[in-house]
Amino acid sequence: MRPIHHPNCQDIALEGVLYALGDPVRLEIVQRLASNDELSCSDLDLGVAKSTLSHHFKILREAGVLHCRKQGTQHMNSLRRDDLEAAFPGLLDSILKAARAKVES
Amino acid sequence: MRPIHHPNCQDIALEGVLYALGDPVRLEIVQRLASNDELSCSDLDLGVAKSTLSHHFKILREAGVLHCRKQGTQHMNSLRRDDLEAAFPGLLDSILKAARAKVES
DNA sequence: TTTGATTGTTCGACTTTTTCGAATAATTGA
DNA sequence: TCAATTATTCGAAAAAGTCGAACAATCAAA
Repeated sequence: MRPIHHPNCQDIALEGVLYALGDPVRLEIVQRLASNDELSCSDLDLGVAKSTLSHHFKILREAGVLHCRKQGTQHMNSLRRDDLEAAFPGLLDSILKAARAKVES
Repeated sequence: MRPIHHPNCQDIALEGVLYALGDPVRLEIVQRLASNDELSCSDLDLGVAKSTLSHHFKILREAGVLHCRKQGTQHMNSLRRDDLEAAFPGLLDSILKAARAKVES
């Protein structure tokens, strides 16, 4: 079992974050995490294979968007709100706000 | 010669915008347009083939990020600041701010 | 402790997207 | 009309994404 890699705060790259969020499945994951402190892969049914979902979580994790913590057989994921806010003030909020606005319209 | 397609304001999708900006070449284009009212493809030397650059401009255009206007043999591109602001208030600013912050660090 | 159930990751094949150089098209000026 | 400039389109090669099957890790019950 290898340790899960997370980039340091100062290694979070804007391009990586935007790339990670520029996918409908990953954007949906982030939106759900915005209103749920922690979620495991199995909490989500987004219409993709579980291997694909695993891949999406990896992209988000390596971009620095979310943190993953093992708990038993589950992997609990949470948004790295504070780290993202420190790296790019206001960015996550404006994206989440935009995502919410889109749903309401 | 076919007309250049631009999405309407209300058809600008968040996913499309984030996808468009989640590429280093395209993010660089947007950053340069942020400080130059108009740029043609030939104004940029980003280390990619011109056919690739053309492709990147198409992605940005179809996402609603920029507007393209033909002037002679040139295609003048500009940021759709107002339309983006109307669709997703604060989003572009926070991204441009984040991009600037990254350069300064 | 062994077995089975649960949760995710890894692997290999297939599909889609991206990139490039060459060819083509559109426009201007000589 | 011809040549120069600018950008798009096309076809092939490379890269990335997706899927199902196999594998690994953990826990709980027998």
